[in-house]
Amino acid sequence: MKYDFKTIEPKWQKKWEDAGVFRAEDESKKPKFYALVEFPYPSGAGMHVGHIKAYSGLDVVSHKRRMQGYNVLFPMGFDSFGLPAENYAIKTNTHPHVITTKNVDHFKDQMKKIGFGFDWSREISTSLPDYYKWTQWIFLKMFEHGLVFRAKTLVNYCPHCKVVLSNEDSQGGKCDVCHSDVIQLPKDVWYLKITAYADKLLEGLDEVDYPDSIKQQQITWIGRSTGAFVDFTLDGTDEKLEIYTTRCDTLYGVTFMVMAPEHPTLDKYKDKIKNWAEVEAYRAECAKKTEFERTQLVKDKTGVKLDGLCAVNPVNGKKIPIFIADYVMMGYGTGAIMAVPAHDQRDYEFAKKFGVDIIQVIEGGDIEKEAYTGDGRMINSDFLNQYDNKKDSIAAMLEYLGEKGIGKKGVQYKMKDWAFNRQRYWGEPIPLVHCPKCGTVGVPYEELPLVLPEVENFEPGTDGQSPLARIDSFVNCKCPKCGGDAKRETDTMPQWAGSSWYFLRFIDPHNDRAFADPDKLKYWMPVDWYNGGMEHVTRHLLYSRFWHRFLYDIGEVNTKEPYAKRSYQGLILGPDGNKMSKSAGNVIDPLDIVEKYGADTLRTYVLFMGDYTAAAPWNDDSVKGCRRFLERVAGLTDIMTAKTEDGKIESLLHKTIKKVGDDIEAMKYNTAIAALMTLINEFGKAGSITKFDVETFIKLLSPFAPHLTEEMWESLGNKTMLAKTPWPEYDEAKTVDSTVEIGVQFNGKSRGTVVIPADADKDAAVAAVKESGKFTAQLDGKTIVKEIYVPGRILNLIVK
RNA sequence: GCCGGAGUGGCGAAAUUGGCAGACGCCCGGGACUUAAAAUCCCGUGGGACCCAAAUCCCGUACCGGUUCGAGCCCGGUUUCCGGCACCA
Repeated sequence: MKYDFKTIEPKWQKKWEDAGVFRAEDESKKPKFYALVEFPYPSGAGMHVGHIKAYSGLDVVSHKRRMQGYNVLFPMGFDSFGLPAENYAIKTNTHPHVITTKNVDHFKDQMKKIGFGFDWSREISTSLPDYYKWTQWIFLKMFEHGLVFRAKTLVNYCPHCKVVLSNEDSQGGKCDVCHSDVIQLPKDVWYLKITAYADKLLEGLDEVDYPDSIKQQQITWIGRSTGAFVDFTLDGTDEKLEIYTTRCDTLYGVTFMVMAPEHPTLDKYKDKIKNWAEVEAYRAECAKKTEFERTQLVKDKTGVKLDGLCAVNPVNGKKIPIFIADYVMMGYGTGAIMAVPAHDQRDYEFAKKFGVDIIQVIEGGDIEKEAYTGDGRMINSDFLNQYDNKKDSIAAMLEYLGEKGIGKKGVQYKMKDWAFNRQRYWGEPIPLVHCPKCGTVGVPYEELPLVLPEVENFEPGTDGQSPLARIDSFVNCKCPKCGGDAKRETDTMPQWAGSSWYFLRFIDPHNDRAFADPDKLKYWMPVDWYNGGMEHVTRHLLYSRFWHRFLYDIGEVNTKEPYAKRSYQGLILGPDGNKMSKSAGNVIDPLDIVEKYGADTLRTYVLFMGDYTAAAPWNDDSVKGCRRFLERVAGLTDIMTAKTEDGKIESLLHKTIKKVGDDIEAMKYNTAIAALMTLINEFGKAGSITKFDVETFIKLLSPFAPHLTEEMWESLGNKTMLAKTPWPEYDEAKTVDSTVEIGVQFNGKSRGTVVIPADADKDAAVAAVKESGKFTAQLDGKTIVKEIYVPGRILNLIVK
């Protein structure tokens, strides 16, 4: 058969669509399989080869499962709200909706040309009102359940994008969108209380099948620690200064306290603090520092000792000095610490610099050189005389603190609440109303969706206001509660909102009475397999697990966790081995490859490149190699005969069925394709092969190269589409050879091979080696003192 | 610094988890076909020792050491690279 991919590919894409082969059935007796890939943000640049790799992986699994009789849901949609479209809109003065629609069409066209088996009848787009109606609905439910709150706090603010960013969006002190330095600004912010779900998000990890690296990243990000809150007193006042510590067993070693420069309690006692001017100067200095300076240049500790104010250690009544220093953060714990220089390296460095006492209270290490942060017996206090020596000292101290009423057990998380508003246009309007009488009131559910109004100017206001604030008809409204004059919230939701629940909407995308029908949810959830990029593992994965768990808690969904299994794909690097980027000029356009070699080649190549989870550079020559492979496949029909072959091909065929099936499930696509290449090489050597051989081969290859294989399948006279044909089964007995070639070793060194019956015992194997005549050099004049035989693998003879 | 992962030919990589290291593909070399080139097909291809070949032997999975009949895989140490977190009390 001639391999004319330019005709074949569009032909089958149309046939699949017309026949609805990839459409999932809602009412089905078949076992379900919900495969999910991260829906893209429809950027103007179109699809990236990275998308192709991410989608091809589960497309292959979906094809196979479909052939195995599963009812497969493999949907696709678009995460279409977001900054790039808005920035482009500002530049070109085009409505983001227009741009987005254009980009979505472009993406869809590209995806169809690659032949992905998506169920397009379920397409969604997060920026359409019938979708974001439900994003707003879920938000209102959270508001109702007290998970939405407003607070004036120091926030991460990007001066370039003019928006407040969540912690997750400003990792490393850089804006996730434009990479400029993020600054800290006091602002009114809407928060989603994700911290209330910290423990549930941690526990949920136990019941899902995620790679350890992903679980570990989530655990690190949540950053749970257990410790104690302890009250210190400000000397000469009734003021309790609460601190958080994970090492309350070191309380006797406290020689000073440190407060974050922004700590509000300071202002209460500015009359007592004689060097207040110095404090204010230090505060100003810290506020100027960028995140980078505060976290990266950590070698040198700075701080100011408060003059006129000191604290009292509650366990021994000692008076200790108080410092303010920026190594203590306002955003973690209580913003104040007890400093134990003998047992904390940061406190140690600070104490050395400022000449504070260092008192060792835990045995171990050498505190002349550095802090000892390990565990150990308590020393230099009579604490343990009062308490059971056998008891863990932290537990003993906690008990003591409780009895005295000066402290209690506590838990802290590094994860912060989710800053949920953006002063931007192209996002879901936050459905809240500010009423002077009733306070903040939710928009009534029946008024959803709260539609994003048309504006003429998308530029954010210079005062940090959303463009929506300039539209009086939107802003001015009646309070849903009292009917009086009120004003709408004008901020919009962040990029991550729409993607936090999209997998639920795919289940029932056109429902206008609920985000999805409960029975359908019950049938399809959870997502059986979710694949995506490693870059979404802390943000999107955590956010969507949080939303889903909330919906579970209020009885809207039936599973605690949204994704039963998560996997990830490795990056495709440019041909030069660097990350692909426009500026480096090493970007590969997938559609160029489709044009030149065909979609089947592209799909096969991205999966054959190497380990699916590892980063690998693009190589044009290797693409040609995959193309050559498919050419040879197309030629298979020419060497086909009616004759039945000897057992050799049959055995290899069954082994290959097993291997390809197993490898696809393990995402070892590269070795699955390699096995098919080996098989076709053997076909070539055999000279003649049967129709059955070819048909089996075609079925195995079809998930990777669906167009070519459908065409061949049809040309072989089959009336049913290949995509609807059962996946081949293998006969275990036929995967086992009657004879095997085993390695022969002498004293552990390989010296050759010998062919023996597969069921040969040790004596038979040794006899075969002796009789082969190949090992006389090793055997003559020697005695065998030991024989190690691993059937089917190796015979190791120890000779003297 | 802490957590996770990796280091195998000229290149991308395999190795059924302790059993013949380098499957499969690329590159490269040789040959066939062709007026020629491209395409295609066949053969070879980790390094080294002997003039060629066969045969044989030696070396070889980042480095040093260990366990074992046997180590790419297990253990101890070193080192480099990638990803994540990072003054988190």
